[in-house]
Amino acid sequence: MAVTLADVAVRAGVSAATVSRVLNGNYPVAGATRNRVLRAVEELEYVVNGPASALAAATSDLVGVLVNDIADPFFGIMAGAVQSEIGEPTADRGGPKLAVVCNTGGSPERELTFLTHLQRQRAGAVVLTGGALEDEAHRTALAGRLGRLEAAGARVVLCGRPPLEGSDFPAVTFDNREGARQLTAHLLELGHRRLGYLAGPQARTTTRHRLEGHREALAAAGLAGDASRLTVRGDYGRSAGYAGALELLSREPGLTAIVAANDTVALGACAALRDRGVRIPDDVSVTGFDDLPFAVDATPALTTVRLPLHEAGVRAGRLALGRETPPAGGVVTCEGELMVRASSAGPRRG
Amino acid sequence: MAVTLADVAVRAGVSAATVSRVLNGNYPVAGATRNRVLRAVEELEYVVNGPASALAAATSDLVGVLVNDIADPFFGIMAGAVQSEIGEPTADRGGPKLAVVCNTGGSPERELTFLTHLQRQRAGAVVLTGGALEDEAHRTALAGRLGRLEAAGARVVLCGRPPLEGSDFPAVTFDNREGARQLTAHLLELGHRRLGYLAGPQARTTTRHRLEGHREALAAAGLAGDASRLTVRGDYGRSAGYAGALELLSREPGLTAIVAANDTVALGACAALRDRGVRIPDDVSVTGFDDLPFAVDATPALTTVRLPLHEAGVRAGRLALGRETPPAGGVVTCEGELMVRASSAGPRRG
DNA sequence: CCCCCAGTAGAAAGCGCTTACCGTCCCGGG
DNA sequence: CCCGGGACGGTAAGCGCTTTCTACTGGGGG
Repeated sequence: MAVTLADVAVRAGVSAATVSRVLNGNYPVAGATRNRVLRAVEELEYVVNGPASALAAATSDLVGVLVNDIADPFFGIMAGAVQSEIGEPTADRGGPKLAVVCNTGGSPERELTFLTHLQRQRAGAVVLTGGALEDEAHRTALAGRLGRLEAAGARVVLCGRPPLEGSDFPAVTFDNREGARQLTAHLLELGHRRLGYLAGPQARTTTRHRLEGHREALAAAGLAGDASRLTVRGDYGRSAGYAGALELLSREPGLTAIVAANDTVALGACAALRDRGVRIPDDVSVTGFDDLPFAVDATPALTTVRLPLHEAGVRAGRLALGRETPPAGGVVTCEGELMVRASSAGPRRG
Repeated sequence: MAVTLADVAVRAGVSAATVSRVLNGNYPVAGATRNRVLRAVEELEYVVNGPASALAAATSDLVGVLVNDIADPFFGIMAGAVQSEIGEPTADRGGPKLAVVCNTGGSPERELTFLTHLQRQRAGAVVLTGGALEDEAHRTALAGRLGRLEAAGARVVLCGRPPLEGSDFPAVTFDNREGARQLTAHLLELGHRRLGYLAGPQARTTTRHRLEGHREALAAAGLAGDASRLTVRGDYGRSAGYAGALELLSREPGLTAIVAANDTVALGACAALRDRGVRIPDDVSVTGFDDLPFAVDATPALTTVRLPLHEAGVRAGRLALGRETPPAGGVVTCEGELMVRASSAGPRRG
């Protein structure tokens, strides 16, 4: 049925071993022989059987990328960056890799399930993106799975999440805490004193770090008292921002600024404010986080913290392929950059 | 090193064949035996070797999904939908499948290369998303590759693109032409007579169909004459929209509406107009296409055509797995829905 | 002039799994 | 009481490739 190595070998008048060697190029083959083989490959339109080589060589050229939500550009950008990096053939070791993008939907069970699938496929590496769940049971289960993956020869890299306690997988992390601190500090400098916070989902590192940064800035300004009353929790979606903004407004009508967990939430908050006839930033300033492409196109353009998502994805990809060795400690930290735009301004006088 | 089927067999005191049968569940195994095997699997933390089964069974549970740009929610949503659909175990045939998302970046060569990789992995199905390139040479090459894939046992499904001439792969397509026609008709009804069009990249079916729909509406209103003068080409990115809007404005200062190839382009156009001090929709109306999540959050909210991206992805996934048989003709057409929002209004009087 | 080695190519043993093909056992009907 | 057959389980032959080990060749040094 399908063309096999053996067919090519016959056609080229050599042994299967030689064909394999030509194709993998890690053994000397005389020029003339090589050409004959390559011609035969062309003529027969031979395509290597991946599973067979994976079986024989005990490695595959698949790299798993776990994301919470591939429809969200936050993850899409990182996933795309990882893929573009690993898609390039490496000089030393192996050709281009294929990215297997797995959408966990934020579910811990699916995260684990996907890791099993990836181990089953003998993925050469696995990149986990986005914030991690802060749940002891899940952390343990995850560490176990990842440990087994590593034992099976896969590289494990974290991207956009902090290192996993107790393990030492290389990680490319964002300094969410410091970014959030700067953002809130910026608002405080503008003169805001009553700031609401729209937090992300519970028990996520990203949520916690951003919230901590926010409160750190608040505390530095002596405003820690109101913090928890003015914090509303939701998920990272637009409607959470919409509902959360309304809730904040009802808790504290005198609010002059809303700090959202991310850009999407901020957009939802903006929509709620508009619907209430509240002007941005004249009446209330709003800030986001991530600086996704659409943040600059919101009206007013969103003040936010830019995260180097693409760069992080590329580095994670390089680490996953061993093209780059992690620094001592294994953690690459990416700083966010405060982007001050039109959605933040000084509070209304009076 | 790694735990194999044989290890499990020994532990359970049965033969490897029995273990395989328990795991694949397509052969009667007595309850007691089955339990013993399952326990052994648990205890040894056995994980099937995917390549080995793929080799032996001549199929893998990988499904390829080709996208132009995974960072673009247009593709992210479809890819996510495909994955969520194929991730569910099927009753009749096989467990959950893994999606291999391949980012072509719009490059025809990479499209072909990825297809080869997928064939090498013996992917069980391949879903091609997004508009197709209208280039004879590429069409032929693509048809060839896909034909070989199909011959190798893979299902091929097109999602968001028209059927491939000369082949009869099932396709889930969007009625871009009709959507565009309705959109422009809407503007014409509002009284616009000088409409600019920001077209997508050359030689893409999506670009052409949307443009044709636009012109069809124009022609129906007897406005065909100006059409090509008021059409500017670019890619599907924001900056193309920005530059294109400025270009249109200089070509025709009396413009009252700009129809963009998609939402992202529309946002870029809006930004350009704002920077020029042109009010939307008071001075110029702007429309998008796709109704990506951010469209509703633009200010003003974008009038656009909603495409059922998620639904299309799900159906493509079902077709890819053979859970659904394509209708006669093999084409499922999804209609867009005109979403009239704040960015379109009647032209300024005078 | 012979031997040895660098340079190449082939033979063959798996890699871990699936599955066709056979035994074996036990039940019920003749 | 014997035999046929259904229900299970085992045996073994690959699936297509990689890779070790072996074999052969020719040329240069002893």
